[in-house]
Amino acid sequence: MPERTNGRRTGGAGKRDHSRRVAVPRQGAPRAPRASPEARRRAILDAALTVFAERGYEAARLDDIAARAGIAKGTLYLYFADKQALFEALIHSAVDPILEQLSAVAATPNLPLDKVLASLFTAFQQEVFGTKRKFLLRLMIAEGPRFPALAEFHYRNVVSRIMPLIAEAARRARERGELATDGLARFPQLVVAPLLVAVVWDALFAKFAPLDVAAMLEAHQRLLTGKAPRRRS
Amino acid sequence: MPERTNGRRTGGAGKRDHSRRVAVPRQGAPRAPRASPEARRRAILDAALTVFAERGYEAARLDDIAARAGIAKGTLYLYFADKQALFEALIHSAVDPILEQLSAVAATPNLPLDKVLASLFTAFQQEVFGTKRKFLLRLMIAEGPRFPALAEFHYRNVVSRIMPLIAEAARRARERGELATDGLARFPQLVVAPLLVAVVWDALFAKFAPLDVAAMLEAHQRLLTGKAPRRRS
DNA sequence: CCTATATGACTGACTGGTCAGTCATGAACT
DNA sequence: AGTTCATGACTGACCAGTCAGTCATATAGG
Repeated sequence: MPERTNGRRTGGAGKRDHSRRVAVPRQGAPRAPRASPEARRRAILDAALTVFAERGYEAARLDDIAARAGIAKGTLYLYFADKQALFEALIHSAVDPILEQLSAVAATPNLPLDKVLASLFTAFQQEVFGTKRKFLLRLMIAEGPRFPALAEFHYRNVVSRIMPLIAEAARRARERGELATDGLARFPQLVVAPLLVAVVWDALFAKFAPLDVAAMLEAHQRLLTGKAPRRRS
Repeated sequence: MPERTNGRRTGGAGKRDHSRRVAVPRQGAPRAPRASPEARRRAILDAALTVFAERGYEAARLDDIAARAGIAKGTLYLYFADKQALFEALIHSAVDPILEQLSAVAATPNLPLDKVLASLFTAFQQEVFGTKRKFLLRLMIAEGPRFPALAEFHYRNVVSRIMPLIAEAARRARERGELATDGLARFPQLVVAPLLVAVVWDALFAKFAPLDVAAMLEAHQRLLTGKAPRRRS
């Protein structure tokens, strides 16, 4: 599924002649303390998240990621085939854990619209906006077009599951007369739009005008359903 | 008629180059036809838009931009100081023409909310989504955090002008009892959110599920105001 | 009118630096 | 001892930015 779409940087090209390399005696290399492969993998992904988030894909330096993870650059390649594989693994590591919950929600039939919205917005705040996943969402927006495989993954696993859920709840709400129009049923994008705005605003304009995301989503829900959302505790 | 400079080719007879910088004889360089500086500048910005849009800032190659503009790389530097200056000029070239219109609208007081929304959405479709500016908006989202100067420019000149306009119209509409909540007055971001979604969706998911932006914005307006927007012709 | 000289816009080979990816070597385990 | 893991110096490709050289055009001189 990786489907190297970015390409262009063929990497260090073909074979090199390392036989003539001068054998420089190393000094006692300070070794990283043993860590389980799992832990080390997580450490790498963690470092990668930070670096990719603040530099973007192209400008991110594998040297920085390695340094941040407390390992040598070569070690990266024991865990990930190349930069793109690392990037894709990073996205997956953030999205995969959510997919189960998503399936669970999707399997629950006939949820009323306000319940769907409430859980969607709450989950967004707790699982995305309140975490470093927020940066990954922006990375996805920024780099998605150049990683069609990731865009497709995102569409198939996240978007194409959430949208029908919202649309269906909206359709039933409309049938019960709770909604004045079929706009939400036809364009569930209108429901999630403020989530995008939250992430983008936070990244670009927060320092000029901070945005109270919780309050905005509350107002959004009230606008959509006409009802006051259940306030949290 | 090339008018050859006489066979002093590098590969020719005896190549004796004493100077460090070898004076390589050029073959009849196909010059770009003279063009007005204005026109050439536009050609460069045009090429830059294409390349930046499809590669992102870091991955964009000035060689590509030059080739696309039909000029040599060196010529780029006669018009722009460096890559970043070119990028910033590109953003400005797209935003500046709109600022006047924006001022004009902002100067018109007491516009009713539905008028504001209608002109906002129409302008967006005609001036942004329907043009190459759409790519620049996404570029701004993608690269903004790494170009604080651009983010600030965008905030001061675009965002901080549009938002109060919407908020004010929403406030008055609420006073007239046309709105059930003060959500829009407090969070004008909710009004523009679908615009962002349109751009992002189009860039990432259009090939999986095309989005009818005009219809979505119409539905959005109806949701916000409760009234059917005036349909175009 | 025509030719000579001057101008500077334009060119593209080149440089210096950067960075993804490699692998000989060493350290730590079994 | 052998095996596995980790290292970081190294390599080659790549690219932003430079600048010596070129030539179309403009102007001066004959």
